[in-house]
Formats: sequence, C-alpha cells, structure tokens
Amino acid sequence: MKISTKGRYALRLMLDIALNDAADPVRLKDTADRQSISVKYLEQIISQLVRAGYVKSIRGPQGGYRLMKQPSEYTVGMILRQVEGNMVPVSCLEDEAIDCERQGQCVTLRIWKELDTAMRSVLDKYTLADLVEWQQEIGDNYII
Amino acid sequence: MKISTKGRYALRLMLDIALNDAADPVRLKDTADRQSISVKYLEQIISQLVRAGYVKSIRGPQGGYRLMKQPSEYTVGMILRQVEGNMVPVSCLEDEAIDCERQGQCVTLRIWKELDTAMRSVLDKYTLADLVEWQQEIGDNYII
DNA sequence: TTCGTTTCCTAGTATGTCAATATGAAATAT
DNA sequence: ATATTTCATATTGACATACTAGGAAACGAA
Repeated sequence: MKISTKGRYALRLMLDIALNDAADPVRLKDTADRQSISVKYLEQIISQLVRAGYVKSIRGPQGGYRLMKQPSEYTVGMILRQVEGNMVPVSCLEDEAIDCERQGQCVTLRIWKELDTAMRSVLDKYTLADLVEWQQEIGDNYII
Repeated sequence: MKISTKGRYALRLMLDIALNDAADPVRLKDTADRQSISVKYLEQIISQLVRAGYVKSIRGPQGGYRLMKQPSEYTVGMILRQVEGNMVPVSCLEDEAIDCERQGQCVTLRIWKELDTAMRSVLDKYTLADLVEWQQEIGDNYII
C-alpha cells in the first residue's frame, strides 16, 4: 500500500520543471542534480509524461522539457495516475475489472469505494501550482 | 498502491468469524469454503491476528477461532494494519522512518500527510460491527 | 560538416514482494 | 487410539520495483 518511487519522482520532476521554468527549457541533467535522482531513471519517467501530453521536449543542446499547460492545470492525482496506473486501492474498482461474482454480497467493497473517494478528494484537490507556491514560501534554497 | 489479498482476506476472515459466531468456535475449514480462500493461506493470516490478540484459538476437534472482543471494537484500519503493516502511503511517514535530509524542504510531504489522514479517517471510521450489519441486511445467503 | 549535447528507445538485472502450497508437528475432544 | 483442528516453518513461481546500460536520433553551434 505504498506510492512507488516512480510516482513520487514524477511529482518532484513536474514540480522541478514548474519551478525552473525560464528562457531555456529544463534539462533532465539539472533536475537530476537538484533532486538527487539519476538522469536515466528520470528519462524513463518523463517519457510517460511526454506521451501523456503533460510536458513537451526539445532535443539537442539547449534542449530540455517544458510544461504544456499552466501548473494549476495539473492535479497531483493526474500526475500520479499517469505513472502509477489507476491508483485505486483494490482491483475490483478498476475500470477494466472483471465482474466479481461476489460483488452483490461484498460489503467490504463499500469500504474500498469510500477509501477511493477519500484518496481522490485529496489527490485531486491540489495542483502543481499549490506545490510551487509552497516551495516558494520556503525559499530559493531548493534551487541549486 | 493496492491493498494486498492478505489485507482483504483478513477483513473477510474477521467478518466471517463475527457472522458465524455460535456455540462452537468458527473452523478455518468452514471459512475457507464460504470465502473461497484456501485453508492454508487463512492459517497464515489468522496467525497474525492471534498474535495480535484479536482472535483466540481452540485446538482439536470442535476447535476453531473466536473474536476476543466485540465486533464494534475492531476498526477496519486496525485489522488491515495488523497484516499489511502500517498502511501509510509513503515510507517517510513510518514511525521507524529515518529522517530524510530533504524533509524540511519537501512540500510533497504535505500531500502525503493529508492523504494519510484521509485514508485513516475512512479506515478507522468503520468497524466490524458495521460490516456485520450490512451483511445481515443483504441476507443469509452469505452463509452457506 | 562535424561535434557535443540532449532527448529517445529498448533491454537487462538484482532485489524483493506477493500469493500462495507443502510438510509435518502439536494439541485435544471423542 | 484416532481423527480433527490449530501451529510453525519452508519453499515456490510469478510478478513488480528500482534501477543501470548501451546506443540511436535530433539538433544547435563552431
């Protein structure tokens, strides 16, 4: 019942790009240094975010990544779901779930549904813009 | 980010014992039949619940298991935590977590803390007694 | 045109967790 | 004594996690 490093890193990666948005796009090398995550691992993670249309890439020297939309348009849940899968607590709640014969009688399902709702309400309440704001309150020491 | 079978089965197991409480204690064999879970797997799961003092065992013929307390005294969260571990969404929130140097600057931690709180509020809101009630509303067809 | 930089793509790998099964011992009611 | 039931430990196969590795493709600058 844990969020994987992939999910957590994806969030830090998106936040890092949002925070370091400038004339030049953000290079993975710099994010890797700031976040203490290997470039190679970040490459894998960001490829999913590129495919999802969350970031765009610019290749070659002075290349890097840029957010496609405003930070306020990305909820934390959107980012996590993109790299972690659907983020539901039990597979019965997945869209592709095969109907379980026990479903009609399953009272634990009520708990899982409410848990899912509670998780969504938090993860979809906050956006990258919130994280950016919080980070800026703390100060620039975050940025190398 | 999924609850394991062990957690889900533990809940169904506790519920099954609560529902089938009678003169004789509940045999794992019967629970296994009703719940379509192997006896061997249930043995492993229940051993953790015995050690935790949640159920008591009676050995030998006419043996089985009984709840130690009233169903209303077991929250869903208690049961899950017993077999799943601490159920926090990121290891930073574990009691035994080594302090992360990034902690002071980590704004994502705020999200994880709020997520954890939201999850707890659901999982500790409901007890076995609620599940028993719901199950009895549905009807006896649950019990073979 | 060449060179270095940066992203892109695929494969591999070590470790661990999950979801059980298997084997047999210990206790105990009849 | 015997059958029943719990108790304890080991083993297994499949899969996921968390990476690393190697090289190709794009592209700006010299």
